[in-house]
Amino acid sequence: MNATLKDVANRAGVSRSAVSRTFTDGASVSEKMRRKVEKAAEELGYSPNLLARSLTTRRTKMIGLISNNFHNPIFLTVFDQFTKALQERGLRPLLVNLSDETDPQNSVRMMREYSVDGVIVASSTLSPAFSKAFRDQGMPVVHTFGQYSSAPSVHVVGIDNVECGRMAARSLVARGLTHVGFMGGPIAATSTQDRHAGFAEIIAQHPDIACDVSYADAYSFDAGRREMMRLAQDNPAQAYFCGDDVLSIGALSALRDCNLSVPDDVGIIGLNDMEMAGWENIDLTTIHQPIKQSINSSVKLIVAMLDEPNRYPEARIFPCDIVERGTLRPKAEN
Amino acid sequence: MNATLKDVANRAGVSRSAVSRTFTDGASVSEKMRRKVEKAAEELGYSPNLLARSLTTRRTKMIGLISNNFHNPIFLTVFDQFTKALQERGLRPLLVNLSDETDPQNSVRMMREYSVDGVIVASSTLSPAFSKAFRDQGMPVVHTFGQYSSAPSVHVVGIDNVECGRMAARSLVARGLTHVGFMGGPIAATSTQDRHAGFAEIIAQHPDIACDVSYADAYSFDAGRREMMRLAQDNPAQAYFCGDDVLSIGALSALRDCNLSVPDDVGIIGLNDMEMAGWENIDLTTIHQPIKQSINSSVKLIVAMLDEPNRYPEARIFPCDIVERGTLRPKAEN
DNA sequence: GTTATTTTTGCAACCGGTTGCAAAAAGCTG
DNA sequence: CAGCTTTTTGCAACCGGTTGCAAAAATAAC
Repeated sequence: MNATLKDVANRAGVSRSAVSRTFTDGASVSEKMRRKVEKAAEELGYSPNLLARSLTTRRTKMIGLISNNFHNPIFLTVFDQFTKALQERGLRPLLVNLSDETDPQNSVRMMREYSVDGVIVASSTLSPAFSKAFRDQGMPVVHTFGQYSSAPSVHVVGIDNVECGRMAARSLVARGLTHVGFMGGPIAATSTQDRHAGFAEIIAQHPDIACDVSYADAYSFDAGRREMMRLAQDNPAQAYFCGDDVLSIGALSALRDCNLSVPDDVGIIGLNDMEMAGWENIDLTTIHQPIKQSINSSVKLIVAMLDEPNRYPEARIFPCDIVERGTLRPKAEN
Repeated sequence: MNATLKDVANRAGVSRSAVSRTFTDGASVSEKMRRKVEKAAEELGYSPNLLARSLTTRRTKMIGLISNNFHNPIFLTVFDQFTKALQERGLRPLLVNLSDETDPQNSVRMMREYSVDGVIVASSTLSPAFSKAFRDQGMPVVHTFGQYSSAPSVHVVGIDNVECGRMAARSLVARGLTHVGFMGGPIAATSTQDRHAGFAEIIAQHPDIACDVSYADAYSFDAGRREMMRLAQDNPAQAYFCGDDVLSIGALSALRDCNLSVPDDVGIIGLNDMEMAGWENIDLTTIHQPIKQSINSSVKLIVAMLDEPNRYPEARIFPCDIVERGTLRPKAEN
């Protein structure tokens, strides 16, 4: 079928090593030889088999791209950026959908079977047990959107969710509200827990502010809508910090159906600043997460780890900022 | 590092073939041998290297999943479904982002280098030259969301876009409108051309109906919004068939900003029925495309082709139907 | 308990590449 | 042109598996 090294060698009348050398950069081949081989390769339409090569070089140039989040539109951007950034460096993403997988060992085995050079875990809801399991196997791992901790056990790239919680709380406090709400994402996710911790920390400094806390069971429109439907029935807060933009949009839809006006009756602040948040029919005030920076940094990090597998784990944290749009009343002018 | 076949063989005190056989189903091994080998493998944490295996079996169990559409949220669903369907069958998607690639030969080489077992092209906007290039290399190919033709040169799975155009036109005609519009996606996409052909065919049967035709330059919110902004300035039609749901949502946003009410001043019918179309703050009337069916069918087809590479090309077309929501006035009761 | 038949096992070659090493070729010096 | 150095080339072993074939072991038949 496809031409092999041997075919090219025969046609060019040279040894197999010579052919191999013309196709590996940095190898010693004379100009004359190179031309001869390239001509034969051209004629046969030869291209080297990277998997066979990987057997000796121990590099497949494949990176496991692992996520459990295939419902939040923000992740389409995430996949777009990751694939591009990896491709630019000659790496190929082997995509793994962990939506309904609970056993890290399974994924570890899968990645080992395919000898990926490294693994990128892209999720804010996946248990850290997954990234640790990969590390324990000696694979380079980066956990993008993972939990920031001052002593990370694997490389983490993303944002400081605790600080985001604080930011959201501060911005509600600055508006002089007396009754606020935290409507988080899945309670099991570290991102939810951290955002809540930061939010609660600031609110606790203001004993006069009442704070309701509740959680949606997924980062999805429906979950956000359902949860806000429930909250709206019974003395809703003046404004909510929602787990993310998709939840916020779900909540907005619920508020509209309950005839509560936004931002006058109820304000909403989201998190992510996904493209859709800026759409005019949504116009969501939200905390911008620097996705692009996180992804580029993650890819650079995984590339660095290929040459330096035992690199000391670090956390790369990018700052967020609030994008004011139409779902939160402007601050009172002082 | 990782245990190999040989390590297991040594530990179990048997030949390498014996180990290999216990890990390939259908091979002849005695119970006693199997237990011995499995014990040793267990102790060493051995799992076979699928890439080395592929060298002799000529099966990598990797499928190239190729798309150029990383902006339309519908494609997150697409990737979700594809990855799940492939994983269920023990196949792994090697994801390729072709957003800014124009040369099919590049992609072909890449897929060859990685010896993928087959290629799924998932796009309604990618030139057929890509799927053909893969086929010409002898790779099994399925073009999902590709152009339906009665004599397809590669396997195509999806919908009949011409018929969708007709459906949309008929539904506008049935409403007694006298001025309608076709606001298509990128003009170069076969899906756009086909939808327009069907739409125009029906409208042509009604000489009393005026029809405007225009195109957005991408399947994106912004493009839809921009195009509708333009249309709304100057005698807009009573209703538009938009290229897809994302374009429709962009158009809705523009209409709102122009103070045109939907559906009273201007009606909109989209295509896809993405999850978001059902969100209460969007509530888009649209033509439902059976994505899930197309994807399952595509995966079954590619699997079938693994055993039967020269299978005669077929087109698998699934019917669409209109989902009536709030952006198109109900039909007049007769 | 032999012998014939079936099942299990190991040997060795192969899949498509890479690479250390030594021989051959080319380039320098004088 | 001999003698030395450097570059280029081919040989052969290896990467981690599979598999056809024949020998060995187990089972069945008499």
